[in-house]
Amino acid sequence: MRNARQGRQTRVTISDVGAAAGVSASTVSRVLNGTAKVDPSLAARVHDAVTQLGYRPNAAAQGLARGEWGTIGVLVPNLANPYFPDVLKAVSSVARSHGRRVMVMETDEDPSIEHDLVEDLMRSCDGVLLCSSRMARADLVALTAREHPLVLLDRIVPGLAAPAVSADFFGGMMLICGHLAQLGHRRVAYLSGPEVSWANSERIRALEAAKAFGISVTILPCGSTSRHGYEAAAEVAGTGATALTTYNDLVALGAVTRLHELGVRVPEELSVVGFDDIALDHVAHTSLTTVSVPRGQLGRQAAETLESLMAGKHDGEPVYLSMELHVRDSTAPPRVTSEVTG
Amino acid sequence: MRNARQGRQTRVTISDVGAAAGVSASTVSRVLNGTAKVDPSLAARVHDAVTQLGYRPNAAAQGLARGEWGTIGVLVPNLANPYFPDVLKAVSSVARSHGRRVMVMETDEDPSIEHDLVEDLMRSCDGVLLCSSRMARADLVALTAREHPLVLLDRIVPGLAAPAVSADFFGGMMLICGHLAQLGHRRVAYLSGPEVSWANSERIRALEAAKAFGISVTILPCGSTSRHGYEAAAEVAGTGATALTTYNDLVALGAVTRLHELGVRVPEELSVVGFDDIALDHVAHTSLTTVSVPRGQLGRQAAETLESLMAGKHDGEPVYLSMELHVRDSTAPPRVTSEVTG
DNA sequence: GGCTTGTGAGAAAGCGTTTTCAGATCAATG
DNA sequence: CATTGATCTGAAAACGCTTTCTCACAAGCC
Repeated sequence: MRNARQGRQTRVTISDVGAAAGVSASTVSRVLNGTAKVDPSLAARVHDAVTQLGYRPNAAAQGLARGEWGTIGVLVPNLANPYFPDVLKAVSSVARSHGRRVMVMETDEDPSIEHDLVEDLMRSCDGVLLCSSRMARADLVALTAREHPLVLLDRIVPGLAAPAVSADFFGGMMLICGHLAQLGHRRVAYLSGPEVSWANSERIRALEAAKAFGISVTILPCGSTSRHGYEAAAEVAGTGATALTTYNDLVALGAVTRLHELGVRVPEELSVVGFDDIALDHVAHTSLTTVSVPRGQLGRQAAETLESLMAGKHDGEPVYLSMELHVRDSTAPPRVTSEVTG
Repeated sequence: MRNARQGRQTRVTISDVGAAAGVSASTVSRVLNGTAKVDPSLAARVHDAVTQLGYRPNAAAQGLARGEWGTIGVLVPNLANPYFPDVLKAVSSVARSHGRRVMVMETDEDPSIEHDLVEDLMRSCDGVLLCSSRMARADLVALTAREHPLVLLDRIVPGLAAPAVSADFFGGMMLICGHLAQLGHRRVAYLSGPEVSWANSERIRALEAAKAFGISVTILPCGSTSRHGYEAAAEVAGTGATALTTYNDLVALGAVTRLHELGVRVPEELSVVGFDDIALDHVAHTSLTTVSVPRGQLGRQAAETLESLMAGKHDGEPVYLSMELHVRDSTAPPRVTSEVTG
């Protein structure tokens, strides 16, 4: 068994094209890649032969000969989160403009397979973009030691060789806390995201820094989906909080739905704040107060960084994209118990 | 410029490993692939050398030598639609169990680039899974003529060489119509999906067949996102319809939101039906009456079909997976004008 | 008109694997 | 003890392309 092609008619190769056009394989290659000047009449014959035979260059052979794959790999934790499609679209567009394809893989929020997937990606891509990695720092260090172009998105690890582009989650949560403090909230609950998430720890760091605003925080374990939010929302009542902050919009919306069912009015009795400003336009009735980062720009910048890294330039410092606060209908001043409201 | 690796230290190859272990490259290959028996002590030396040098086989070289890539490609119209992640997870899992990676690309609902992307995928994958293709029939025929393993998901084209697995959209819409007819609805509006979508035309075909139930239909152009639904919902009033059917749940939810804003009560004044049963659990307050297909099974079956196709077996007939009706809170009997309701 | 340049095309050498093929070692058998 | 056979290992060919190298030919210069 020569190879896996089970007896079908044999594939058409570049020499077949050459033979059909009466030229050498080298010439065909030159015509197809425009890499050197060839006689126009020969070129025409080559093109004819190509269309006639339906020739398509073998990607593996090209990759091997050229030493590059023409592909970048992107690893995301969860495709079901609307956050990533926006980033991916931007990444794709940058990659395409550089003549590269994009290969997407997801870890399904399972950090244990993340390392393997990155290695897989490295073996078959010119560069990889690692989004919201949940990997342990040590693994990440080992990976970056491989000298393979790698850019982190939404995860900053100090002292790492790889460049990183991230939303400024800390700043984003600070904006939220400032907003809540201004409204008069003092006790705040937080529905926490995945434990291993750096983005989550940044949010928590900001919540703790918000003590400076006179805010005290209760952290409730939760997760990253609307289901998690729905399930955890009942716990909030026991904390005495007048405002609820969340890991992301999905969680917030899930919580709002549950609160609605429990008869807790938002924002009159409890303010709820999201995170990310995910485009669930017109799906949820409640328009969430939240913070956003331009996801397109995030993806674009990460992709550009990766491209320049592959081109040999190593830009150093991590880039933080600042977030923006959107005050909408889910936040209001707390109801003061000793006073009649509304 | 030998290749694109710009002067970094040269990559470690299988011969390097062989040299370090004091064996030939062939032996290293045999050890790593378990393709033949080798002396245990040699094998141990090889493994040591591999870990020491951090050797990772070059995917392109393997692909070339083996004649296969160990990869399947999946093309979807839009990653932002929650329908696909579910399918993708199932596909990934099947692929992984066959030792293959999954490469995902999206067309962004742009049929004009779909053909190119499929060709790209064919050049670097052992097989491709084409989801909800918007391609013209002729292009599809040309593509399947390439003798490259290809499976269609959610698109059936009679007389095509490629196997297909699809949800039974016709049957799904028939279920919806039956439900509405039973409730007493006679005039129904439909917010139509993308024009080029086969899935959409199947729904319309069913709506027309539903005349047998005494139902008359007004078709309104719309689209596939919640934004589209939101924008088109205002048109429904003019049609005199007592029930609204939609291309998918996203559209339905967008419409519900708009109707809510317009003061139209759902389902009292207008019944609304979704399609797909997308897991926006706990995000939307309205729980939609809708139809569903087991998306995991859909993805799994398509992936299995693709695998067996790659293994040389060609199973013929298109497979339809039947849909299931979920009656929830967004449908009710029509309000009879000549009668006091509630 | 002989010589140097310049130009375009074919031959051939890789790229890093896998796999066939052939050779070497060793055990078993007559 | 020599021969066969079975194992294991290394050498080398092949995978399909790109890119150097080399050469033939034409044009330009004194």
